[in-house]
Amino acid sequence: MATLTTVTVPVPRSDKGEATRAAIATAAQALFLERGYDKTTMRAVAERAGVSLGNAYYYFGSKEHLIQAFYDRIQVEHTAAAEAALAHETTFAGRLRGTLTAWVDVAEPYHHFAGKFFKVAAEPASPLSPFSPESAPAREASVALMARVVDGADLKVPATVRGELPELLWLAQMGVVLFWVHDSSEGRRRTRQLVDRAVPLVDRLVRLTRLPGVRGAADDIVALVRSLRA
Amino acid sequence: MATLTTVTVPVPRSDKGEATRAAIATAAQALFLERGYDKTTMRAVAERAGVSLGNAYYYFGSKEHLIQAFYDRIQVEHTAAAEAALAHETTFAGRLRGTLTAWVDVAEPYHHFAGKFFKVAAEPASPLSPFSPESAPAREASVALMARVVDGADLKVPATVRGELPELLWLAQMGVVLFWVHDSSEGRRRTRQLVDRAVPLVDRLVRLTRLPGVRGAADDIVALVRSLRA
DNA sequence: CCCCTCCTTTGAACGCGTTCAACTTGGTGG
DNA sequence: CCACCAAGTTGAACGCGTTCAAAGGAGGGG
Repeated sequence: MATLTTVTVPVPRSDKGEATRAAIATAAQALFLERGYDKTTMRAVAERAGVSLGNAYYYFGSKEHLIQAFYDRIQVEHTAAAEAALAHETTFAGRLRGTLTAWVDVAEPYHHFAGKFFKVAAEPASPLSPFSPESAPAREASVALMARVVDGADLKVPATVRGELPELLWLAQMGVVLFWVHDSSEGRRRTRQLVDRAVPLVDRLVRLTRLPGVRGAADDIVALVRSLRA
Repeated sequence: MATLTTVTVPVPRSDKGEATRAAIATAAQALFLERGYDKTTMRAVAERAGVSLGNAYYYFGSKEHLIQAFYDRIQVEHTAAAEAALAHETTFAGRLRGTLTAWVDVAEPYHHFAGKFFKVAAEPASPLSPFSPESAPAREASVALMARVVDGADLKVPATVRGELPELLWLAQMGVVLFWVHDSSEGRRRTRQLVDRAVPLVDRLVRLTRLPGVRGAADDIVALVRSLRA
């Protein structure tokens, strides 16, 4: 259940195992896309992968574990798509907007079962929680991407703020994801609108931190975030 | 599944039905508290309530629906507990802190299965989502509570900001809940710390909106929030 | 060539959420 | 008093996630 012990990772120990594992993951992703999460049964996944039901469980501890692959996949695709935007954007707002929009683009094919995604990810004990140790690699990659957004930009802000900015922007991105999950407009029109409208605002807020009166508050926010990370 | 049609509400149509429904809800809450959500079976709930399995489903569309009762319960208890704090707090910070701390107090007994709560609530299609129409009453009650926090306080801010403040504070409370769900410290020490540290900050930020340079940004935030509500 | 060990694979079996067709009950109009 | 109808109630049956004891291989010592 919700034990705190390290999860037994059913990682393959040989080439043969690796192939089987990959076959199962591939079958799962295909079926999830075709029918959605609920209508995809473990039996169907096993059958398409050409293995027995029990064997699927040898490699993936649960049906939910099959979702992790999407996580990683989106993360990788997002980084690639964002790079394209970052290559020709020099302003902070432009870079942030490009990066967030890239995410919306990349994630679109998965939106129809993103709710299930999210549901699973929301459970604190789940390895799929964005805050979990298991998600650390993907999370750090996302934070690193936000660091690139900041680094290549024309941004003049206090060092304290700048240091925490990537992580704060990642949090903002989680907010966008939250909105996106609930967004049923075609092509995620409303999420794109949110990004378009929120980015200039974030840009403005970040720059405001140079104001004497605001800077103190900003430093407090940074201190608070730091204290929470522990 | 995720239809957009109105959910058939299995509300009791007679006194007899009402009693049965209440018995089931009571049994479920007791069992959830005793054993947690996962280990409580629908069969056990039905048995304790003295009804058949199928009958439980006549009143509650799914096991998850049994959770809604907790939602309402916490909301009611929270309002009562917050009133106590609001009765003798006159500053905005004091009132906000008292209200948020009251929530942490009230919710504590349910923390050990709050993850399941949250998991269910996170799914957009779920009636338990805090953004769903079904949750509107509880949500509105919470926003109203925040309105009371603001109204009784010594707060001088632009009218635009003040108008949206209750809803924004409710959102902030959702943030606290998110943190709380992930908080495994004893007595939710860390969540309390978060409240204690974040409240003065919020207080300060809200008051900053009177600064000429900040006010414009604040108005934009308000406009953004308004545009998203649609 | 055999046996031992460890990884891998199997499918039957289990538990639980959920559905449903049939049955009971209680009240109402004739 | 009866027939009728809707509300309420029942438990068997179904589907699916998950578990597990047992069986297959594959390599390596003896």
